[in-house]
Amino acid sequence: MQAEQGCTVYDAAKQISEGLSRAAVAGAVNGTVVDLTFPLDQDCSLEILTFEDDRGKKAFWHTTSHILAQAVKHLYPEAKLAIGPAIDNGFYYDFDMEHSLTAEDLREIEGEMKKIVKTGERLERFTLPREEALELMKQEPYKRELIEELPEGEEISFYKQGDFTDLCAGPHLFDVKPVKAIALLSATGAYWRGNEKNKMLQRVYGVSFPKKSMLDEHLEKLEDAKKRDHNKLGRELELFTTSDLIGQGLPILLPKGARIIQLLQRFVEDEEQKRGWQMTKTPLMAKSDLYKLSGHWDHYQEGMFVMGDEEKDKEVFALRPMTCPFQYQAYLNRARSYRDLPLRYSETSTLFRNEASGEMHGLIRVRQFTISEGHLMCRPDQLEDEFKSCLELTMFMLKTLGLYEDVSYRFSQWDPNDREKYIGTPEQWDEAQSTMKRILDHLEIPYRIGIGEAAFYGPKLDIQIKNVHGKEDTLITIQIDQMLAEKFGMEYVDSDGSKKNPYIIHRTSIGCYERTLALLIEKYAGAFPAWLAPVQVKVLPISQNYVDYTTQLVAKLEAAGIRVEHDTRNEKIGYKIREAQMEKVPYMLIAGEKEQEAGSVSVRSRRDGDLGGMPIDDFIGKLLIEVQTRAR
RNA sequence: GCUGUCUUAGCUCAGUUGGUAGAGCACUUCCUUGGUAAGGAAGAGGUCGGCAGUUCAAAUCUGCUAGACAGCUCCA
Repeated sequence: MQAEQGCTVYDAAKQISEGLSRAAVAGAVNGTVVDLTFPLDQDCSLEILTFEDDRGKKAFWHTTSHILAQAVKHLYPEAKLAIGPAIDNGFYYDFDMEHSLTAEDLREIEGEMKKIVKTGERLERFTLPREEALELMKQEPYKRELIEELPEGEEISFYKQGDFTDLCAGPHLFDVKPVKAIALLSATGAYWRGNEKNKMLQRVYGVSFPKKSMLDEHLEKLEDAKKRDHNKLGRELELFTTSDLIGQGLPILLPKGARIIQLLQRFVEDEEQKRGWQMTKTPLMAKSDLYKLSGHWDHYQEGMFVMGDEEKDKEVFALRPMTCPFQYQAYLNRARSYRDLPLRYSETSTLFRNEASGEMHGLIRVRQFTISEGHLMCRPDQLEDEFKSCLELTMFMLKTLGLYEDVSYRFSQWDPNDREKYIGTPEQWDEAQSTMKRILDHLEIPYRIGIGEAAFYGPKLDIQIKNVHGKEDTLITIQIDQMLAEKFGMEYVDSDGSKKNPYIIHRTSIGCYERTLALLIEKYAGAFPAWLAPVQVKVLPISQNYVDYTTQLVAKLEAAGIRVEHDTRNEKIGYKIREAQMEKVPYMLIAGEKEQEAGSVSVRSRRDGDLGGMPIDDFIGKLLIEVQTRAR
């Protein structure tokens, strides 16, 4: 737009419309988000951001975090300020203070925040030279640390609202008035700068909106999310349970949960075999010697369950945390030719990882889990095609499960500044990562980069998924490894007679069954598609008089391989239907006098409602097609 | 592992300043013999997560311990 003397982003918004200027929370000048007071003194591209825009939301929430800090300072003047950014679904602020905040304290702070909003204070930005900035923040050790680390020549900016001033790069709202609805959600611990060696601060999470109705809607969504939570729903539906005697992170899969995993596993194993994967079955444990060779002993020991003491015992064993070195022994069974490659080994492998006690969560983070694992040994010229085929297999799995739309991609790289964590040389890492980058770019995978997220032996493509609470986890991973083949002496004889190390792709096709089940529970809110449902059909007689007839129906259904439950309880039909609905069964078959006479059943579909009466064979045919096509 | 909250019947939860436990649903039995979200009656079920301590007396107070939840750190 054309610049005018003294014109700000706010003025520009006002020129467009009065309404827009009222809704405006920030601007974006040449793509950089700025305050509404930002002067437009050059020709530039300008966007007016409202709360509807994600960048506008961030400015809105960031300002709310300042209001939070101001309120905390009013109530707890001794609190030291750390940082307070906007996040994807709200904001937080970290404080260092003796008193640990309770739920009642949060309500009190909310009240103070509302008072601050009422003052309608403006946010004023100013900058200071380093020395003066340090002087201004002399009571705030964390802010001083941040200032001291700002590079020479960087502008040190502050935002002031009433009696509160914070070191901050901005941008912010014009004033605090638009923050009409605030909810502080929780107070928890968080390490200063995310480092567990640093002091633990108190983090207050919250969210805010320009309208009360928007906040109510948001809070309702959070409540709904809780209802879908696999950890609650999975227990209610009797898919799994846990036992204090067995221990943390060791879920017990009950018959219905085990059935779903069995169905997934058969599907995966069959599909992998169709695609040229050969199944191995390797031991669940090995001597420490194996892990010393693989590097796990040095780089992953705290994540392993080790049995025995190296000081005292002749042999020390450890439960396997991954299958790689075991399947390598299968490769090493005999000399390999370049003609043997690619060699694709799959395994439904149970793994054991000694997760820290605070990490366990339902079926998502556990200490023992079973993964659809595989290792693929290939020549350099085969690497890209094989990587692609691994990716295609996972895509097929995700699409079949209905999770394809919900994932994002992370290219997990090493951290060159943390050499302790990784094996290999910078040259090897550069080569592995540039190979992977070339493949990902060629396949047009829309990835983001995760520094320091690589495995200790190589880079990964992680397929990430968010659970119902918005927390992200890795569902699937495909990794390129150039290091371990050399360590294990894995070779093939090339066409020219020379010996070479193969590339190894580590991959999973559907992830680990427990975690995948957890995400499916949340995806479908427990109402699984018919092909996965532990109970596909519930047969309900109208009264005891028709139990004989429904028993015949059940026999027919079972003969067709359908998973069926027969409710013969002496209860009202309405009651039985309610039970079946709560169990989220795909089909209910209801039978009484009229059905018995016609040799039919009344079919009620969870998805399509009342389908009326039909002959039992017609229903069986319909359901079998639905199962075969894995319809959702 | 760290910070905080929590643990009472199968489930969801009450239980007032310490005086050895209650509700609803589920469960069992009986009555009701029925058509799309709760028919009626009776009964059974708990060393209040575990172990110590304080006290005449602990579900309640203190310590330790095991789990659960949220977040941090870590990770499939």
